[in-house]
Amino acid sequence: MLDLNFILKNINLIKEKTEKRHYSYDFDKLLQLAENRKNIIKEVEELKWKRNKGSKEISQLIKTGKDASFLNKEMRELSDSVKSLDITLKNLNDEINKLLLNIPNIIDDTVPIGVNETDNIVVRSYGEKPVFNFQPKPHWEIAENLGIVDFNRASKLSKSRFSIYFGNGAKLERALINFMLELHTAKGYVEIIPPLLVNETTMTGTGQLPKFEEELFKCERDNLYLIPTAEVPLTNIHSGEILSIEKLPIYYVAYTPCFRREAGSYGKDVRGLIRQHQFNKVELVKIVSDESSSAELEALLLNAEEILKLLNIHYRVVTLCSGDLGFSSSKTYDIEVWLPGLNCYKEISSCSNFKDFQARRASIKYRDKKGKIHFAHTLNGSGLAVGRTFLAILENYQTKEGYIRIPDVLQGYFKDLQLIK
RNA sequence: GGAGAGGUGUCCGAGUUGGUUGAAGGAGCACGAUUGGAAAUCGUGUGUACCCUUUACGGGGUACCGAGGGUUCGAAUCCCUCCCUCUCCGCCA
Repeated sequence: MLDLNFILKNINLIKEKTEKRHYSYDFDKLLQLAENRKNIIKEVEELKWKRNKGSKEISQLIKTGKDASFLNKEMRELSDSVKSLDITLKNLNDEINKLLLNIPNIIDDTVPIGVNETDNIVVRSYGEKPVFNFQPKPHWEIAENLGIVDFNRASKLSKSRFSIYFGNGAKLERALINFMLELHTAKGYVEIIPPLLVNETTMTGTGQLPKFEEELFKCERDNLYLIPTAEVPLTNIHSGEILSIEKLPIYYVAYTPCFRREAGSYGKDVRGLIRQHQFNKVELVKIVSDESSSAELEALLLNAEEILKLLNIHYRVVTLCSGDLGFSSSKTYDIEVWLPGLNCYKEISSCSNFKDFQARRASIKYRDKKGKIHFAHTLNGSGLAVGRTFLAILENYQTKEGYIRIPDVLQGYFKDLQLIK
């Protein structure tokens, strides 16, 4: 959410930045409502001032034993108009708030301008595409042949886009989770196990609601939502708080399952593990001071990249262009991993700087050394999507025989096993 | 799920027969005095959001005592709903 007064003062900047996202928005309506709001506030506050003054008068009269009933009629009328204006104001505020919640974040000046993902810019890459002396298979073939992932039985238990991991498949997934958590906690991230079900306020704080309700699994009966990413609970840990500057920067890491309805993506990535309703992810979240977030984003990105470097898998980093940027983000880098079986790059991590956009929604503030209060800046990134890392290993570490070599850095989790057969 | 107690400022803690209470008192913190320095002591200050006003410093106003409604000229104080915490019971991993 952007600040209303900031929007009013910088309306041209906001319009320009929003257009660059190719996001259409009716700012005139907002401006009109904001104007009404100010007028009504002025009016109602003046009436309240009169009412308060009158009440004190009555109080004084009663205390000195005098009759105050001659004021009753006037005061009642005053009070009635305050009440009706208060209702008008509340409705107006609600309406403005709804509009504000649907304005996307301001894109960072360093974000390339473009229309869609084809305009994203590759900033760097690591390693090279591996060369195979056979035709590499897609991960689902390898996995099903080895019996380490079962899609059909999973859809029997739930529905399509779910999976069951078996034996060394389950073990590989767990090894990856541990490997990632150990690396990040060693870098100073505090490990968190958050709730997986959260309420509407929490979902609104990070921007999943109200715009993306369709994407969420909801427990109607209890009015709770399954988290689509650990970003939601982690970022909201300090919602409604004013942190002291000494507490910053805050670094959190959490492994959680993530749940997404994937509405509107029918027919996309239907096979295999790429797009599931439930998947595992290790998520990094930072809460930092407002002048440090740009540098923190670069550091966060490197932390995520390191996992793939250690696994020795080829990837590239792209900067999302203005048209491809997420609603809440000011700047985003995607890490795209190379998948030889599918012969393409696939997003495996998304690292974003939200600046004060989420902090304003969730009211996460900090007090600087002079005692002045600022909104914090929040960032997050996958470190990494575990399911996609799993399938990247399958495709990059497959052998001619259809086996999977276990990466060196994961060897410790498998004792003497070098190959999953 | 049943019975009871409670939710007040950075913290502790008054205030529930409604009336200058943004809110006593204490602690903490900041600044100043005292000191060679420190402790102790004394003095002053110490919330947030929004509106109006001012070039600025500042000044004025409104709201906020878990959240949302209601009663009233007026509510931290009375009534209703919800949320949360604690104790006991039941159930259960």
